[in-house]
Amino acid sequence: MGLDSCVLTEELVYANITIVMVKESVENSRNNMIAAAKTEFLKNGYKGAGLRAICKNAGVTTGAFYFQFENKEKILDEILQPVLALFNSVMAQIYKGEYEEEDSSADGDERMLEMIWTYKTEFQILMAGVEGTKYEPVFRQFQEGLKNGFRMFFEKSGVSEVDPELLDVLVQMRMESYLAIINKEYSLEETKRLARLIGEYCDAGFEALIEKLKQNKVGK
Amino acid sequence: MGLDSCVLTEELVYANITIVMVKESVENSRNNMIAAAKTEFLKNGYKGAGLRAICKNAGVTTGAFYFQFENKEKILDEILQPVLALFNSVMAQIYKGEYEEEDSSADGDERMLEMIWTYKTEFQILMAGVEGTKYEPVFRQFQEGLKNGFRMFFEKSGVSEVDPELLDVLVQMRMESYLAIINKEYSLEETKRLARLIGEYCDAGFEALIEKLKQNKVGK
Amino acid sequence: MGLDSCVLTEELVYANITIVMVKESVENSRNNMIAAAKTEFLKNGYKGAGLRAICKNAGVTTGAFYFQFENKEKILDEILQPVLALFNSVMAQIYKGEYEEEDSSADGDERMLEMIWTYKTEFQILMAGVEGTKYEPVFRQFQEGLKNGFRMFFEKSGVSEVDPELLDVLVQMRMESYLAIINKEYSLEETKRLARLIGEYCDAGFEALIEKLKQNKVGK
Amino acid sequence: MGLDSCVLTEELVYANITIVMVKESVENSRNNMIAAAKTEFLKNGYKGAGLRAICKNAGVTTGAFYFQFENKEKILDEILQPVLALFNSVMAQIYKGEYEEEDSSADGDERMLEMIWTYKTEFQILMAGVEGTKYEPVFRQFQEGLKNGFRMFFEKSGVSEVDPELLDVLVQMRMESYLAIINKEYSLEETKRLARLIGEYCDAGFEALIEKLKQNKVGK
DNA sequence: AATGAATGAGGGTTCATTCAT
DNA sequence: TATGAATGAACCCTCATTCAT
Repeated sequence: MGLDSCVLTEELVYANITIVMVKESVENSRNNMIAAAKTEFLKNGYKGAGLRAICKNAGVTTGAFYFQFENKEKILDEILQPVLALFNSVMAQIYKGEYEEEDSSADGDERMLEMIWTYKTEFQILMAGVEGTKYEPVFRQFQEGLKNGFRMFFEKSGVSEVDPELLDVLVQMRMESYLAIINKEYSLEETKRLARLIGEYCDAGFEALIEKLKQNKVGK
Repeated sequence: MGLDSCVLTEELVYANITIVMVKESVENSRNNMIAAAKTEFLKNGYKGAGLRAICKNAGVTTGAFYFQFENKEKILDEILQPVLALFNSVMAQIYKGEYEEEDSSADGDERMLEMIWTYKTEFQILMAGVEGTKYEPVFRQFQEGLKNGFRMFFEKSGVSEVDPELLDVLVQMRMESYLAIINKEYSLEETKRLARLIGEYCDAGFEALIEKLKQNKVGK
Repeated sequence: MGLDSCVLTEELVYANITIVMVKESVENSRNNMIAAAKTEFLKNGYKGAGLRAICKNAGVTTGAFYFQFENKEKILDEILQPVLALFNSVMAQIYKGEYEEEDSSADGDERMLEMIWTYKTEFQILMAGVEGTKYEPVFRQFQEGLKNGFRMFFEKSGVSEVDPELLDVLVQMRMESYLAIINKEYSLEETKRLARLIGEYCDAGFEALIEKLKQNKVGK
Repeated sequence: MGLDSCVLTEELVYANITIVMVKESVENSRNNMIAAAKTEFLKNGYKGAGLRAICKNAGVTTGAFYFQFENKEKILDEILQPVLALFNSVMAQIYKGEYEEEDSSADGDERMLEMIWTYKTEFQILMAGVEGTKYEPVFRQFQEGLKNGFRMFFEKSGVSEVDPELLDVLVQMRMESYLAIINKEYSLEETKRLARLIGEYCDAGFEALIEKLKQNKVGK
């Protein structure tokens, strides 16, 4: 191990740095595209999004886009699919738990919220920007999941056969609440505080509805 | 007054009939366009709506469209502006009244609902299909109106200085509830029944929040 | 029938002229496109043909193209389909007749040639410019038709079970001969004279082959 | 010559091996590209060929391609030029000989065929895939060569001043026959057998034409 | 009052080619 | 030598809009 090997090592290090830099710059342009795509999808939805706009904001040409992604749909996949599985699993967990345990409602809500907050943009795109794509049914699945959870909650409280149209409205309100909470550029702490208040609002609403619906049945 | 004038009169009558018929057919094609545009805006939003589709469904050519309307935006105007004033005035009325009178909340809600139900399509377009148009701020105005109403309600109940972010979320939930209720293809009666339930839900939520927020203040 | 009706008639005539002129100019631009497309398809084949080039040579914009034709494929249809049926029927006629009657070979050839000469461009496009389109099988059908005719001719002459590979070569030579004859910018008369010579060449060739193939069989 | 030089020698040997291997792998990738290009040019013609497809099938990147070849045209050169001279010389030889010797026609045909069979792909590309390239005139040169040969043959047989248009057609048929024969995936033996049959066909045709053309002259 | 033809910018996408490493 | 990323012009096609009639 003389001087020679030292020099060699340094050279290798230099080369290594270079390689890392190249990789980083490559990753950068790819990430720039993804970031720009997120912004564009958020602003104009999938169909309304323009590839040229995405590329311009990412500082590349359209050719570069098609080197990184097969087509417009694939960059939406790249954005959404990593969180889709997570969303589904969390949702499944929550609404299974909600039925079985007593106090898990708020708990489930909190987990849900943390996830949504972490993947804020993805959630927003999924909720409002995927019309006409294969993700449109995913949106519906979300609704169905929540709806099931709500129905179980009613049944557990002694109200069976709730009007499905009522459930639809409640579900859409709740989803909108998530969206509205997320739209504020809050820290996770602030977000949670806000969500707890909304949770209180909804819980009280549920209880009132349960009371009312029980009476209706008796009255008939 | 000879034979000539008689003939002339008859000709005029004929002409008149023709003119009326022409006017009717004109009104028809114009109305067809508006109807088709409503459907298209509802399905695809303003930006996603295609002029070709509108004209095809109205049974006219694009030339006919541009004779009746200056451009795509103007037919949106024609659809929305007649009800915009109404929406605003009703909203203003409601939330002024709400502050002054005691039991007007349910009352205001009902008036609101009737109006929305009557101008269902217009409301739906306004709520979900005007991204990227000059009506996007109008949507915000609505929110502000409701927000003011909500704030007053809180203040009247002894909670001053409510977190505006909380108000935003509540407002958006409420607007979404209107939209969700309207989306069901219900009769006015059924719509009202559904709205009353949601009203119950929201009222209870409000009361719970008021209670909670009062405590918080005391606690501080 | 006074002067009035006369004037009226003249006005109608003027109007008529105008309408005719408009229609002609419209027909013109449409025909220009078709003519330009023929040239372009001939030069570069269907796949290699550029819509911009076609439009430029037709003196219109791409939008005009898509007003007249649904897409690139449809203008190829417009060019080829009118003669396809004719080609097929003539070919069917020829090769049915060839088998039945004695002296119809030259007769059939002549009819074939007249047709091909009349629809020169279409034939050229069909023979050499439809790779990758739905017309590729048509080309094969042509070959099969000729091949069948040739096989029957051999059989009629006492040579059964001719090597299909030999037939393929003969067929392709004959098709190429048609193409080559057509490529000369000849009058129909000159074309026919040239074709008669080629016919003589081919007939003699056939006879020689028949002789040879008969010997081969005997020899075995 | 001490130990040092020994080591050095060994190092050189190692280095040599490495260099050879590198060269081989280089030759390999280069040859892969050429092979892939042949396939691609054959399937889609020069203009229709995709550089991406060539590189993919050669297992290299586009960068590697442009290190080896200046551009798309140059790899076509690499494929065609080595055989172009051969083609031309053989053709020249044949049709010079044909004029001088008696029985060289079949002989020349056979040499021609062997060459074409050996350089099958190159010939096919040259005949059917070079539209729009600088090789299009080469194709014409071939034709001119054959044409000259044919003219001489006619003259030798006592028919002078043959219609050049007739010659064109005969030439194109003969070239097509070569192409058609080659297209069959035959062994050289089978190929020759097929070619002999076609030769018989053409020879008889020629004789018939000579007879006919002589009469015509007499008739005049 | 309406037609039907045309415009030209922009849509997503592919192409041969370049270039830093 | 070769890679992998990027370029930018051109591809076919759609759009809102215009205009002569």
